[in-house]
Amino acid sequence: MKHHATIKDIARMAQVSATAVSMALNDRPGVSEKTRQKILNLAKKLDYQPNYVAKSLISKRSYTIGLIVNNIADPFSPELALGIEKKANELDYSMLLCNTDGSLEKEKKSLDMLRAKGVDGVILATVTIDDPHIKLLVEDQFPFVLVNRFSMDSELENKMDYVVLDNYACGYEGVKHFYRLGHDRIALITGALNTSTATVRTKGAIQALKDHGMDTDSKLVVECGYVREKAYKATKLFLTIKNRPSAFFAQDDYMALGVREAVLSEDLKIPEDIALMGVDDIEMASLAGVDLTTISQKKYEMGVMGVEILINKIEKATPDMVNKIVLEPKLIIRKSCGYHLRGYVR
Amino acid sequence: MKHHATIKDIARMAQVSATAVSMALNDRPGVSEKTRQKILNLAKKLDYQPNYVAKSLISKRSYTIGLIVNNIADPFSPELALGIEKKANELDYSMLLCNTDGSLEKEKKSLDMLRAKGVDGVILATVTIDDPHIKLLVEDQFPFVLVNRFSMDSELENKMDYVVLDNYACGYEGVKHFYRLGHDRIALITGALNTSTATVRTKGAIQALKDHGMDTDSKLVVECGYVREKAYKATKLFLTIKNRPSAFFAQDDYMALGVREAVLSEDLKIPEDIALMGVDDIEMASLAGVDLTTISQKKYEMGVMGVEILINKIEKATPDMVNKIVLEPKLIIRKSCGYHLRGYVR
DNA sequence: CGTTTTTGATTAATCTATTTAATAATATAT
DNA sequence: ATATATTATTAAATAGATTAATCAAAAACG
Repeated sequence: MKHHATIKDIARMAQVSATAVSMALNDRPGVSEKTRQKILNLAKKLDYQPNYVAKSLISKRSYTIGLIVNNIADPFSPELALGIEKKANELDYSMLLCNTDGSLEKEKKSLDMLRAKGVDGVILATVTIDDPHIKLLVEDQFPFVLVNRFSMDSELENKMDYVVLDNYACGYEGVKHFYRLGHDRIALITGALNTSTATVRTKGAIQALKDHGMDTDSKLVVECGYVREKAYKATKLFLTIKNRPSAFFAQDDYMALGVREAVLSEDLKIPEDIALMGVDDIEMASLAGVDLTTISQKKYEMGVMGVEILINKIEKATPDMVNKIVLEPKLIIRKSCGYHLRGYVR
Repeated sequence: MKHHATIKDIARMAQVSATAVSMALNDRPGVSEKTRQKILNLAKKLDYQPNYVAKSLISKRSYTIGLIVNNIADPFSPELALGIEKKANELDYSMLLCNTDGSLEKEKKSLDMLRAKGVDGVILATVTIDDPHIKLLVEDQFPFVLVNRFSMDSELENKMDYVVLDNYACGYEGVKHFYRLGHDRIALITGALNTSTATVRTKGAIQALKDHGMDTDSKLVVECGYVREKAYKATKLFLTIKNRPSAFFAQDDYMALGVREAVLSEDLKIPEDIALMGVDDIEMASLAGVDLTTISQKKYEMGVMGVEILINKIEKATPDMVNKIVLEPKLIIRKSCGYHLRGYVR
């Protein structure tokens, strides 16, 4: 492989020292205009590209951040990653991507690798409520930002930065929508309860059930771990019980699609027979024929904000300041809950 | 930020030279068992992590590759990126991700940045038929692999490695499927004709039209640049002409969804009134109610193979050998072409 | 026992770029 | 003209690791 010219090459050709070249290229004083021009011209002619590796070694800055997601091919991560990469790029950073498959061990390996490779900070979209790795990052004062999920370790409460959806409101408003449409028995298809998203959404949903005097039968709550197939199976079961729920509130659209599939497979109609709501507003939700009512998350913006906070932490080095951004959920009413048929009845 | 222990820290504590530490940690001869153990224990105690930046500087290897895609949030890239990241990770590499938004300028900037940051090679999923940057990579003998698309610059014919779908067969077989279902007028909704995928798919499709004595009216071919909205508009237009096509062959599923939307908006039924086929087999295609017949691409595998070729090039350093992998397309018959209604009629 | 070989460990050089301190060369002031 | 200040330039140290060259001590050999 052909290598690019180094500072030494230029120095030799310009008959000056490497120091002079470095100073000229970095627009610093201490070089005469004449030699500066000579150096700049040579640099251009040789298409000189500074070696970031060497730069990083000295400055301890790589202008690279890490992003850790469960799976870049899930319906949530791509948009998040896009927001992150674009904003990072705008701020002259690049992004290393790691998939963990939800494995804590891989999360650790990714973190170690990213730090060994000298990233300036990481964005984590994978943390569980009792994630043991956050503490290590805090202890080392390594810059990080959590997105989508946060740690529920109370010890870390004021030591982590994050950007998340207002999941409590999300759960609450979802149930309320069903309530106003006249439903009383709502099945809650929850995500993995070791995540803050599912935990908080469930809390909000149950509070809404209570506040509106609805059925809080714990048999109506099933953890499906954000797995579509589990939601499918759980729904199949639900549909066989005698006093079956009339509405399903899935904590992500993916599980909602599993519910949908199960409902359709029983020759039931959405929303006529079963009302269905998801969370996320993934692209499939808006597809004609699916028309899933859902609670939208600004995934792209979440990424953008995460990067802004992270890079601010890196560059301003204010480890004391903690940023917590909670984004408002937005109910996207389509057809799967039947609002277009009867409107609100109470 | 707290910094990790360096080789020097260990050397000082173990009262040996840095060289001894380096050799012990790298399992190389020249250190007595006693000192080796002393060093290894200290390394473990201090949670020593080798500094990859320093390693890269000397070895000129970063164990990092770059992936350049148009948009990580499009329906194609996530699975590709997943395959790449996972395989790379398995081979102890990590992946820097860049989005170009289809801009040639951003492609150049990404390439420059990646090389300045010392990646060992790049995978490009963005090249156009006359992409000017491939030539530069070839000249510099910088390791790269193209996936999905290749350059059609004949000068580079035998100088680039790639993994692509057999797009000719894809176009050909798609048309043939329509033919056997009895269609004679097929609208071709093509992707961006500055890409090899669209160019070759169109060639294959037109050849199939000729071979089966079907209508090759050039008015039936519309470039929609892989843009859903364009496919929507083109379809709207098609549906107004007197002798309208009975089948639409969109060169990706995304455009097929645009076609679908347009067809449904005219109160026409798929497949009863209009037959529809896409390419890619994205997740939405399999959704109940969509049931899009499509030609599948193994996106994940494409990524895996791309990485294998790339890393082989990097590590074996055989710039003379060129790998070209052409994957077989696979027709996924669902309901949107009506096969389930009448089967093949010829 | 003296010489050669092997082993274990160290010093020095290297990778590329930056930074500090030292030196050389001017220019200005007295 | 001498002293001082200013500017230009470079040598050396540094970042964290690897590799080559070197050296001393121990082991092996005739």
